[in-house]
Amino acid sequence: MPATATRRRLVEAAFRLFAEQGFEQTTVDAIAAEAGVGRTTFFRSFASKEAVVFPDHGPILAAVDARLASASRATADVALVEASAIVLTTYLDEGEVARARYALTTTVPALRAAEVANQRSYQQLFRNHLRGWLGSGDDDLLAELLANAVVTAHNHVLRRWLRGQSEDPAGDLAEAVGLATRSLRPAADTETQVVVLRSGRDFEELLPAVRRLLDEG
Amino acid sequence: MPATATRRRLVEAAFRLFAEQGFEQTTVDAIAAEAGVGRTTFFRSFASKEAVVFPDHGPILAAVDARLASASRATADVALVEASAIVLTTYLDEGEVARARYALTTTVPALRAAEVANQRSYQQLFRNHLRGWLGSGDDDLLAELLANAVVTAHNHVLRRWLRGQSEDPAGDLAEAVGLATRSLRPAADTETQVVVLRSGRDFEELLPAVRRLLDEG
DNA sequence: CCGTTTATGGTACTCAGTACCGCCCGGTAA
DNA sequence: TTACCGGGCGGTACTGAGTACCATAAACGG
Repeated sequence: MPATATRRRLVEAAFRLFAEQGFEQTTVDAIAAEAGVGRTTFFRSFASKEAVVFPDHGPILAAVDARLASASRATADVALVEASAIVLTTYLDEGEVARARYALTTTVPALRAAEVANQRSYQQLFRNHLRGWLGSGDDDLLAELLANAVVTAHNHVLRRWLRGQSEDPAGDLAEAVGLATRSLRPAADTETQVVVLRSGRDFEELLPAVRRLLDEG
Repeated sequence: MPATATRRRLVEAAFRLFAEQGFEQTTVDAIAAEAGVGRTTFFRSFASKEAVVFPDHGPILAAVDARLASASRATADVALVEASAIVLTTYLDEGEVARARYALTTTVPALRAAEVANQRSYQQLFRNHLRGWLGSGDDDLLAELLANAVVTAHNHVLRRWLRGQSEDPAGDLAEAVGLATRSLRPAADTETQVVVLRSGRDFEELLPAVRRLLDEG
């Protein structure tokens, strides 16, 4: 069930009525009437009253899945950023609709629950691909942590933009995802990564310890 | 509304009927009748049909909150492990009831949604306390990431135990929470931390780059 | 032109959740 | 003992989401 004309009219009617009267005060009958269709048609297009608030969830999920599927372990870092950027830019393009949705999800408990369920499907998507990239070793806790971190970072940036606290959402996303995954991500065998942490000691003082640790690795 | 006798009987009746007929097939009327009370009394004890599956959510949440409130920045690490251990041991003590709940939440979508909503309340609890410990600096992304990581680690260990794949859940929890938070946790200013990542190059070859990065820091 | 999908609207039903009311029962004061 | 009162409980009635089913009409292929 792609974006047919009926679907679009139902979404517009729903957002209009939700803005006027609130979510709970608006019945499905009223939405269908506003869109000029029958109540049955509404439930043919949307599985629930909550689903009409997230009409593009399926397509976006598929796009993210496709982006992640086209990556390999070597290109995983970029894939994580770009896949989450797909979601972010979709919201950015929506503009006021995204802000209206934010107002609803922060107000109506049922919609907050639905949003969390949606985020869960993203998290599972990332986790599944990460499992493949990480070789599905003895433990998949790392994949779960990374997937969760990416989704959390994305949501954080998105919320900041929705509140008007971000001028460069795309840049913030790359930075946030990097922060979220940098420390958890194991370095590829052939690559070289240098992690710099602030230290109160002199570099020379640390050298023996660093050398010893690297030798053990 | 603490754990009155009526509440306990409702919970037992509900789990009995859910096991026999499934969640959707069991009406609230049937649960109330099985417990020997009226339908009204059920909704006086539980806000929804789903809530009866998580009867101890409120008390556990309060216990976790109390444990986190008794900690400071210096004792944050232990507090994170012990607070999540409160939740874990509660499930461990439940035994078969916890496994029955797991069977339900993995099967019934509505219950999965309710469980996710519960986990969200834990995550918010951890996040709020972490914000205080981290000094609520310029950005609270770190608190969110850490809170999410702790909850994810806990859920991972709990699920492994529920599936019978863990002999030492408490030990696994400490390890998992440590892994989840170690890399994200910022080093205190006066401390020195050395992060070792595998590298295909010789140490001597890396020295100039390391020195340059440290100087910049 | 006809048979067959396909989308739609309407009707009827189940059930969760809410509001309200009347009842009973234990405690308290006169 | 009687009168009063407050809290817990059961029953009734209602709204509204979601499902099942059926009839119809338009589109479509032969």
